[in-house]
Amino acid sequence: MKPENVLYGELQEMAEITKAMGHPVRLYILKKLSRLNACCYSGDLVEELPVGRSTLSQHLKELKYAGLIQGETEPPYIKYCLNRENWEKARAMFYALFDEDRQL
Amino acid sequence: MKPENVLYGELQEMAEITKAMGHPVRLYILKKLSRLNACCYSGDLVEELPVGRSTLSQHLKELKYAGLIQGETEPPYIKYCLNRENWEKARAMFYALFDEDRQL
DNA sequence: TATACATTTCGTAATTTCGCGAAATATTAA
DNA sequence: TTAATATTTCGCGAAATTACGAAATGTATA
Repeated sequence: MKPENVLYGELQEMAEITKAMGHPVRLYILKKLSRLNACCYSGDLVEELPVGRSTLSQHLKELKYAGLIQGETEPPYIKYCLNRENWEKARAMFYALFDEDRQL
Repeated sequence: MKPENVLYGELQEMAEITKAMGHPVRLYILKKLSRLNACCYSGDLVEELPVGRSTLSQHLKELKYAGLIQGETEPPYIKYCLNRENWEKARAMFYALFDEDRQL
């Protein structure tokens, strides 16, 4: 594989997901949502975390963009849950990385 | 726990590690080094990756700073390997996150 | 000692991230 | 329709990230 192409594909995809996870606020949200059948509302989070509403909204947006969570309208709230399908994909990528030394 | 303190401790630590992993070049390096007994030299990497020497050096520095790799002088080279102890710690953190929904 | 080689540090520029408050949007209730 | 509530988007500044080439560092060899 030529050097120019080494960083595309799965590696690029994993980097985007990892980057989206690389902030304490976003990890907090993911940790909370990863519990079985968990979900949350922006309003809950803003009371648990030391950030303003607009900042929190940005973090949620990033997690959504990375495909790790999804929001479902439940007026007057928006209910956030994990995107389980992508979460499993992410899990598989991390497991593969961390188990690299066991795949011989 | 007060909102101000929620993001400290383990969450903060995991965010730093995750951030260090969130770049395709650094993931490439980690993936390579995570194979059993693997190690590499900056010179090898610079030929496999589409980045300059100084850029690569910065990425190695970040991985070192995050504790994920370590460099050992082996003149005239520097041999890089995983820091296995911290790598296991990182593995444990990711496994805990991804298995949150199975810990009931 | 002088030279060669591998790697890092420095200085710089372009871009992205992070956080905030104000304003906008969307939906329900009066 | 108007007011109230939940959330997002906008606009901004400060700080961090990414990348590069040039210069510096450190070590072995001639």
